[in-house]
Amino acid sequence: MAREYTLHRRQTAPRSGIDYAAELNAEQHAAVSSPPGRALVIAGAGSGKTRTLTYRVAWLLDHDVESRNILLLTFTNKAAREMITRVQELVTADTSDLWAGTFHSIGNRILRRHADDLGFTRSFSILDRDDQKSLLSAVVAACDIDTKQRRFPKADVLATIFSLIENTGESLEDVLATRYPYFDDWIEQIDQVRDGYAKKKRDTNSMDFDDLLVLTVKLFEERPDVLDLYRGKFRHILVDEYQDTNSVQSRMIDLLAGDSNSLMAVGDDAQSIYSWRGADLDHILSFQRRYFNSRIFKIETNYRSVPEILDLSNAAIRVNQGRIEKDLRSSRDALGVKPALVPLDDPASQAAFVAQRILELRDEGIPLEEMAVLYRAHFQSLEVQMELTRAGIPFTITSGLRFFEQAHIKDVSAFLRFVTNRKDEVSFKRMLQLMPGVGPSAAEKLWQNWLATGLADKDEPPASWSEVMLGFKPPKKAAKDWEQLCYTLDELSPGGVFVPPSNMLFSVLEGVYDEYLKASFDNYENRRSDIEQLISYGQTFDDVLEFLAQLSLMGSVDGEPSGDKRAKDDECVVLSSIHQAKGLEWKVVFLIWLADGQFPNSRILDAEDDAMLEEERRLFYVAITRAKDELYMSYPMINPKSYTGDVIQRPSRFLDDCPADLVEEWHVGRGGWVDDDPF
DNA sequence: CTGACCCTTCCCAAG
DNA sequence: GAAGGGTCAG
Repeated sequence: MAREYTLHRRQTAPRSGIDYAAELNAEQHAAVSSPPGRALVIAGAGSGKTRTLTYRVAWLLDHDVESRNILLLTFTNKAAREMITRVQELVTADTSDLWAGTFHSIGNRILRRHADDLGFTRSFSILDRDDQKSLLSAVVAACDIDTKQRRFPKADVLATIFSLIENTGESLEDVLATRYPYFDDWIEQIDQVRDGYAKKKRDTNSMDFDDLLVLTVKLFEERPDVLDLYRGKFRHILVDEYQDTNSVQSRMIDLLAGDSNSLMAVGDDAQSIYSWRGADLDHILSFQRRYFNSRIFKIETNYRSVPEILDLSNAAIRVNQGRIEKDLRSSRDALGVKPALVPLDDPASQAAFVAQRILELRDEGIPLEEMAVLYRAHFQSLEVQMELTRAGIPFTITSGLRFFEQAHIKDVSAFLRFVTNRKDEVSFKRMLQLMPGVGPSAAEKLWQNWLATGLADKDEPPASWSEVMLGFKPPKKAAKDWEQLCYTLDELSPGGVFVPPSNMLFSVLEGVYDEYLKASFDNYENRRSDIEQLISYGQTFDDVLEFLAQLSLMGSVDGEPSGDKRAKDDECVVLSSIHQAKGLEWKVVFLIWLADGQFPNSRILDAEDDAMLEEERRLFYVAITRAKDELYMSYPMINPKSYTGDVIQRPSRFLDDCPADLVEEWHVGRGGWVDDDPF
């Protein structure tokens, strides 16, 4: 049962000086100034969701709440940073004790302090997809399963299956039955691999991304004293993008909120786009049922888009069944330009159109960074990338591969991970296999040598690595490199004490890795400068564990962490997947590949699953609502494929839902384009 | 046992 | 069209 309590403003306290009623609209103000308790804020696209949340934090601080009692959960690290910055700009109070971050990073922060209660140490490694795959392959190999006779799921698929189980709370049976019926026969073996994988993670003192959530919940459930500690701490919990929480995240919030903490969940059901990783729209739809005495606030004034774009988005989303009724009103005046629908011959002409239009818009005075090209899947950006490069238009791209997942970054990090977590088998082997003549089997032998020393279980690294490891017998070919590697390890933790992360990276680069880089990659310079960038980023950290965790948890290369480097010279068009564009906005948005089979994706069309199609439509909605002034929706009519031959594409069915008078169709000829119909 | 080479397979979204 | 897996020579 929810219990409400009252906060009293301390009259003499220094106030932020914010005039809440004046700086917010009535809808926002109602939510921001609502008394602590349970509240759901349904904030439509562009309605000032971030503003509402940051003002809410300021309001709490103005009402005697201490920053250490506030927890702010966001969906991305970027959003967390942005909120913190904006709160700091708003208030004078010290906000350094405020916890803000993604569920994963908050989980990481909590688990570092209590890892030993769960059979880990605080220096546990975080496994990314690649690490998971190598662990899983090893487990499958050890399980003696006859993978030849019948197709057994690959490591990648296994990782997806296991992740779904953790994120949805469904059983292996359910996941296999609903998503992988063709692997039903293997259920026993898959279960065996799952156990083996869990054991392997404990043995190597490693957690995957899901563990950061699952184990946090487990900790809370098994240790009431720890839960009480955090419940007592986080008296005020704010959750951003609530529509995308999955069952573990929802459980984490429920546990922390307990009976009496104040909880404000902010979200927009129309922008729920992560069901494939376990997000359940039901969490937001059933909020009021699950939290007694909760209030609901709706914020429906849109400050972002012109009416022409907003009308289109309203029409597009109206078709969905599972939604909370709302009607966004634009606060802006009409520009008199309708969103453009642009059919093009093929992907190359689509790219040419985008590039040419970008140049024209720039000439009209719109800066490049106010323009974005959005797409359903990363590979769809290929032609545009080539065309922009050819046209000399600078762009940044949120690539599929995250910074930390690039081979050379993982290589150098492996050294840091191993010296800090001596049970980290994956990193040890990765490090060793950089040497000539060392493959999986030599690495395994040396790993056994290492385990035999018993030093892996010690809390501290050995005072001298070389003293211990020079006694091992690597293959002859690697003898020289082995020596060098041992001495490099010594530089990372001389006398058993870690040097700062940047110094570690520098030692690795100069000691062993530079030579390997030159020999192994044709783009040596690029990779080396990536590592140098990593070193400079590392200088903001004293604690190597914190640095490593941050690396695993942070986003892409072009993410802002170092910031300084791209501060000035970044007049760049943004290329991004729609998922990664969530929460962002641009004056001009190009939405490409808007053809049936591309967007919505053909798998979803084949599945004939209404729920999946509705999510795809919400994704379409998210894409449209990123645009402030101008929106260009294009698709190639012909998609040339190398082996199946050309495919003729029809416009996306989502466009069928949009009344024809809301869009303006453009006809583009080969030599350029004209506004009127050439036929 | 490693590393080069060829063949098959898979192509949606992220922390 | 790339990347991972299998095969085979050194």
